[in-house]
Amino acid sequence: MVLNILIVILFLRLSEFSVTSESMSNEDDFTKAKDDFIASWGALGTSWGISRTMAQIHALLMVTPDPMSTDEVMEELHISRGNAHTNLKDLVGWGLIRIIVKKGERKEFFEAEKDVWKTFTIVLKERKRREIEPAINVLQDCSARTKNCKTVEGKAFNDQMKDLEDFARFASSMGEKIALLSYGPAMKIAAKVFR
Amino acid sequence: MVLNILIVILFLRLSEFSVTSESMSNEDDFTKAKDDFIASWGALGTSWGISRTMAQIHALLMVTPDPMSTDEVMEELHISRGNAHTNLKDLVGWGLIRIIVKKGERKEFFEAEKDVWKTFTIVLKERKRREIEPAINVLQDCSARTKNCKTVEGKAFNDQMKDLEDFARFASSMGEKIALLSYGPAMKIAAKVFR
DNA sequence: CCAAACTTTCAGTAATTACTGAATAAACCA
DNA sequence: TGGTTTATTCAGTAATTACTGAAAGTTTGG
Repeated sequence: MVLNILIVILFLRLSEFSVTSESMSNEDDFTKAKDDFIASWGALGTSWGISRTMAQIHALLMVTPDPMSTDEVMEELHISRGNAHTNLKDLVGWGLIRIIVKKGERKEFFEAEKDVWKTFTIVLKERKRREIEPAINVLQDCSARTKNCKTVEGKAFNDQMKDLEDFARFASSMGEKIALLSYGPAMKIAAKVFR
Repeated sequence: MVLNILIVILFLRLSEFSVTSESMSNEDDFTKAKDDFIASWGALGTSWGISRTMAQIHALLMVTPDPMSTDEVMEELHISRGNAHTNLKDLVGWGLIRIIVKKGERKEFFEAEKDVWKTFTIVLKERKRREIEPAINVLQDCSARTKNCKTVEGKAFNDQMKDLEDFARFASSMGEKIALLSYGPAMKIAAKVFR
């Protein structure tokens, strides 16, 4: 009995150092890497202006092959039902995850878009809608209201508004065009232009 | 006397409706538009993940031809010295504004980069450095640590990490290349590609 | 129509982030 | 050097944002 325990302890110690020799270690690498990815993605999220939890849920779903229920997300990330619910629905609103209904199951499941290019184009479109378009409205308004200004200051302001508006419109249209491309063509263009 | 007052009142009323007839109205349009721009830019800023005050200061300096001192910024935006100081220095750190020293004056003045394309390339470079590069590090690490995983889940995770890393590197290098262009060439490329 | 399963909302609270104002430090000048 | 101007820091506080947990709402199957 004591010998068995010793063997188990030895086995556990060894497994900390062996990377390729047996299955438990691989499993463990995966689980740890997954948890690290979720944690790091959450931290990064805050620097992109999205909440930690939302980024974590997105990360979790991106690396989970099967759709997950709200309860599974809650359990995995140790968050409340309300929090999980709100953020899942926000992610659906962004189009980054979708609702899956399984037959025979009453609850909703969620799965992330896993294709990286598709995810990118979704973010592009949403940011255009949420960030660039409101800016264009502001700039257009400020430009229009100072069109007839005669003072040097007024003219300079009007010019600056017009420059900003032009650029915002350009960025908006570029975003739109890029989002229409699929991965292959996009790479071709990039390769051609920046060869 | 009463007649004078009546005339003044009439004049003031009229001036609310006349847009091009006299100088005070233009001046006023400009001041109001400027204040609206600063307020709106501040509000937009929060949706881009930067603080309201920082966006407001940037907006103010973008539309002010002459360099401003900390005190002028404080007064214009009704903010404290500490707040103004910290945000001005952060903007300098981003490279979006620069410090100007006037001869004979001991205090520092600040002026914004007003060229829209230059501002854009600065933001591109900084976001690459602050947002994409840390992400690449995380992805690279997670990918390396699961290289030898044998399970289906582990392999799927590893693939996803690699895809994300590849894309992040691609985005990083595109950002770099775009930031190297100046406005003219950038427009030419855009026109050629998306004609 | 009821009860169970599940979803949504939201008031209260926690955590985070931003700001103030005053003290301290640094730079400069006579 | 001491006095003056300007810059910086930071403890305390305010404002904002995120989260919880429970109650209310909805849908579905019997």
